[in-house]
Amino acid sequence: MDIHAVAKLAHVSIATVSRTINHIPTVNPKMAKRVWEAIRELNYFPNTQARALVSGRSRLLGLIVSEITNPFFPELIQGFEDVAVENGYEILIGSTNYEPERMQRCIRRMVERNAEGVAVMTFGIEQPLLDQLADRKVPLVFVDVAPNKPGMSVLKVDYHHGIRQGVQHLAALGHRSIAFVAGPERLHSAQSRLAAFTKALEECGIPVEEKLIVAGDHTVEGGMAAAEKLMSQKEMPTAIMCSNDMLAIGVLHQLSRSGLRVPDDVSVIGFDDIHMAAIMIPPLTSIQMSRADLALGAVSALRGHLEGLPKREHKIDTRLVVRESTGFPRGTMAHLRGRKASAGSAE
Amino acid sequence: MDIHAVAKLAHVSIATVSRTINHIPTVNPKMAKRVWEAIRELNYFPNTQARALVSGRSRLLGLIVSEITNPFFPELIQGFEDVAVENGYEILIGSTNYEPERMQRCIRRMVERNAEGVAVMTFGIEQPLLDQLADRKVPLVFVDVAPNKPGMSVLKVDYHHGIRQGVQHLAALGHRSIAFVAGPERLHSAQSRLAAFTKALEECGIPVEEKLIVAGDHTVEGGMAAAEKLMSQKEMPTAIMCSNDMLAIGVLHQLSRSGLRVPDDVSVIGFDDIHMAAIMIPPLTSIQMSRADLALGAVSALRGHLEGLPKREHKIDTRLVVRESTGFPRGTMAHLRGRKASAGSAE
DNA sequence: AAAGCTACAGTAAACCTTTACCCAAAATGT
DNA sequence: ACATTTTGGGTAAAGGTTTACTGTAGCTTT
Repeated sequence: MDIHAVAKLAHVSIATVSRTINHIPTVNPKMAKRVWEAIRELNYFPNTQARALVSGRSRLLGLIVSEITNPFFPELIQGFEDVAVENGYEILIGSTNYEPERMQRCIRRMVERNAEGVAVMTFGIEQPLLDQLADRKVPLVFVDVAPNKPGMSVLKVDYHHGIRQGVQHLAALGHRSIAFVAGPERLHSAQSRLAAFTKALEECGIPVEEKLIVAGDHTVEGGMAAAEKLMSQKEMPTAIMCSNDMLAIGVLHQLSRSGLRVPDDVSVIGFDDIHMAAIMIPPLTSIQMSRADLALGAVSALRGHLEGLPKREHKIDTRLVVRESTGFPRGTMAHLRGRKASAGSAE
Repeated sequence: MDIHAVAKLAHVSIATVSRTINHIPTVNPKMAKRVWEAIRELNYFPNTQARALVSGRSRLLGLIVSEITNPFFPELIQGFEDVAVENGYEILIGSTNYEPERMQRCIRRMVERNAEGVAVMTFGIEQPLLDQLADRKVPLVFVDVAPNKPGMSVLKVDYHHGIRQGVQHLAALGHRSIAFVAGPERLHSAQSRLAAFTKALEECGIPVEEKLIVAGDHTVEGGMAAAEKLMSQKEMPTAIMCSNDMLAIGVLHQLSRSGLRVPDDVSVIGFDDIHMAAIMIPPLTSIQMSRADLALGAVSALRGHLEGLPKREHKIDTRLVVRESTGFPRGTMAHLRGRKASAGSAE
């Protein structure tokens, strides 16, 4: 069943049916009504491929993420799906698993399907691969950093604000020895988080100690290894901030295994505030980066390009969410123990 | 740039180019080589919508899940994506959030995009909505239960095997008082899990006690509430099995809050074996249902339909994965205590 | 009342590919 | 050497929609 069937039933031409469907205002309301009735009666759906073919608009948006099993991303996908569907778009999802070769294939898939825009939310991009997308004039949106070319936007995450809140929170509680479990070096976002951390330390007048900055890889296992490393040092820090929540969960895990209590012995802060953070034991204090904002920003940036708007920078905020994994440093203020949830606010 | 450009450069007709791309064996290898070179030189990609339009095959597969933020689903999506892409398909994802109205829209989206098949992995379906898909003759695959119509397959999960292993595991440790936190009544899969549990109890000669079966809703919060309820009963069970891992995590959480240790005071078993299960404190013993199997089964069932094979039932296995949340019942074998690190115990 | 608009429906071309059909040349058979 | 089959490339139609262009009422203007 096609547009001709509808036209026949409504006693109009196919052009009128098409115009009605596309809400073109020059259609006489009477005819439009007839057309809609026919559509409804026949249970007609326009053929998307034909529409896309002739109009050149696929109404498809690509979304490339690092790994779908890191809970940060599904929450992002959810937001992206909602926003995209609301705007009449469908989304194509690709996950790279940090493999350049997979990234390559993802890009190819997006191009083949004629995605009208692609959001690359992998927090780290391989330059050469992008050229393929750029060549095709597909609007792109990145996180943190993007090539300065036309058609490319960037979602600038304000890591510093949230991280400073975290450091201030710890400093207010009395911590002076704060470790940082960093993310992979190749990830731009991880570098930014680390930089924001050292800057925040300085702002709070806490000296940066090299030994308290350990490498991680944004996985639970990495967090466990990092915690192990920190514990083996002469002077164990009283608080640990992590480059993402997965690391923080690993840290929590390893501390618990070693018989250390959180937050009584060590305070822990994560980053991202994934849903899982709230359901850890103890619930994890974390720095929130809104997936909804990210999704909204990405879609609107892409749509902006499609409508010919110039490249835009979208700002994404971060903020501290205090839960139960942070408290006073060990050996101090013991009489206040147990009240830590209400002690020390972000500001 | 289109197929004509390639044809021109390779000095052949567009038909030859098309045949080459589609690997039709009747094209002369010499010409094929010329064509491939031209394709490569021009960096040509076939237009998917045009192909889909004329061939009637969109090479799109739909995947409808309940909620993308429940970690079970992303793992499923990952598997689905891998298998689909491997077979030259792209996937369209829709999440229903358990809202019939969203389900409706998902179905519509799939139909509009001409999905060649749809996997409905929501573990509970609304009959009337399906008719839309059935009417369109779109092959469908479901989990657990499906209407007995042509073009519909079902992935039968063998809940009983894994759950029996779980019950046997607990029984072998000496548990006789085993509670079950069930899932939502409307979910067929939840009902099957409960039924498998009571059957397994009987097989182990343990009487089924009504009071030890409490309702949950497959969320962490539901698990917390259920644990609360169980703890308030006169006789607290020594082990708790849960209809899914989210519930189990909630139970773990609530037990910990109440100062009960797992597994020293209570043993806990989850279901699904999501990735998060292994990183809980303590690591959660769970019953695994392979997402990879599910994904593979779904895609192959769908492909089967497309190739005209009759409706098929695909069996999905479940099996127990023992971690550290299960141990001897409290008050027994005390001499063996201490073999497991008890998380967060502050004597 | 004639001329010129306006408003809006219809016709047909275009989008890019696949594929049925045709046809030429090469290969085979006699 | 001629007839017949095989091989494989070319031509053109088809697929369902959008949209530029055409055409025709019914108005407005003078």
